[in-house]
Amino acid sequence: MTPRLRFAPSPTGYLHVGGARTALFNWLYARRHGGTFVLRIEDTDTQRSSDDMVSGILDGLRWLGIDWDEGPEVGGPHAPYFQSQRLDRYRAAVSDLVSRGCAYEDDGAIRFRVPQGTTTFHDEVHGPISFDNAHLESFVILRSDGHPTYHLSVVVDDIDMGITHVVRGDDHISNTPKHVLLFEAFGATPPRFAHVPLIMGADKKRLSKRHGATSVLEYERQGYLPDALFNFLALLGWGTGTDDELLSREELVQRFTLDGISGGNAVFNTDKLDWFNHQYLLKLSDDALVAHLRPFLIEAGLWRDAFHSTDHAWLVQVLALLRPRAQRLTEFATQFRPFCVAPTEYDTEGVRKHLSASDSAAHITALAACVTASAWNVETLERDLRALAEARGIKAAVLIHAARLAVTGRMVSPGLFDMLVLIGRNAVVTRLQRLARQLPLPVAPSAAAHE
RNA sequence: GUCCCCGUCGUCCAGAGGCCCAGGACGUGGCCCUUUCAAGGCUAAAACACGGGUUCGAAUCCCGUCGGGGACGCCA
Repeated sequence: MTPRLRFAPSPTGYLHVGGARTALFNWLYARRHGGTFVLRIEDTDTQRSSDDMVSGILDGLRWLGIDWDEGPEVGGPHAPYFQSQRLDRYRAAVSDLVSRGCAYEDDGAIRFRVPQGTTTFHDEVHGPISFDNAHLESFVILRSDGHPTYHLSVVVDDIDMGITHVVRGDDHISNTPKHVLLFEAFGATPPRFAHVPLIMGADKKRLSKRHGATSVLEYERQGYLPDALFNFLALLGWGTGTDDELLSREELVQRFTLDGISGGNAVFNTDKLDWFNHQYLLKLSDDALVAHLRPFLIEAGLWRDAFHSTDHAWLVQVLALLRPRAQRLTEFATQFRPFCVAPTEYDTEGVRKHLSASDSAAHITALAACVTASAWNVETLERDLRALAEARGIKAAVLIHAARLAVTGRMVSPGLFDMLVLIGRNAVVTRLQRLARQLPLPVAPSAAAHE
């Protein structure tokens, strides 16, 4: 029997990293064993569910590269995959239970009759877990408005859809005995359960809307690569048993096992996510990088269609300089700006440090003349600048720092000479001359630094 | 309060009785490189919650304590 797994989000909120990671584990297991991954929308709470949330969840999964074999938009043999469209099925199941005395009416709602005894199930990550049924109240399975509750609908659907493995959050452990009892009441064999630990915020508090439980699509906006987030999430609460960490989807699929899931909660560590992202950024092909970067450059007003044609080679060279110093795509856009446009303002700290000497203007003017005459390549530019510094009796660093400020307006950039070559002689000379004319620049009162 | 789960460096993951005076990664400190910031190289600090057992031997098994998390809805 090939395994069938499902991810069953409720569209009462967006897809955050916790849900995404649960979906990912289900997906990994299904792919590992040639099984089927089902997406089912649990929208029985009509008040709080919304279509926007549904499409947001689908978009989030697609962005992460988690595809589903059955579910919304793709259909499947057990359609519909929205619980709100399966109400008749639940009502029929409930009356079946009532007719057999397994459930009873209570003020218009239907409650399940919990038998005495102990309910035990084997959890793939925790081992055997048992509950005294005395702690399970006769829970409601059909509300007085005719809508099923979660407990009823999950079980009915998991039976109908032939789900063999239920991989879900730890917070469902205490619901599981209720579900096991329902499976038994319906004469069905319960699926295998695997409860995965929850993801916590940096403060070790459970992720909530107020606590970093942002939509995974927000990570896209913040400049993370889907493969990086995927890799990072896969290793949160699960380990391969080896020291390997940078693993492709294929490798992750190949190595995934339920018993590799750890039992304790895991803290979401943004620093490590950034590191993963950096690693994936470095591995990206030039074309893939450009494709990922495009929306960010458009947003920054720096995109040119020529990047696909005449300026492509130039773009690739610039990106090569930026890659090692960017963790996220958003930083690329920021660092990319000086390669396209002249600075409109100069870092005040930088001005104070590198442009406030009485002879700064003279140095810059001399430098402008120097680069105007220099051959336009990294080696010559550096040699000529150093020669100029020596002739003027100053350290090369003085000219280098001043030049960086003049050309980028900032104190931080890629190596000066590599950068100058790509920015181009005309733009460089223009920027140097313009700054020389503006010097001395007003320096903010140093009191500002003490605030 | 009751029930359930969990407890190895700050964080994530290794470790399933001797291979561990505990390994890798992120982060942090130092050094090197250096025109800035990164990247890179080298290096350092950093953990088996505590107390009892079991055993020749325990991070690994058992019990208790403490701590963390979760669930106790006509939410999912």
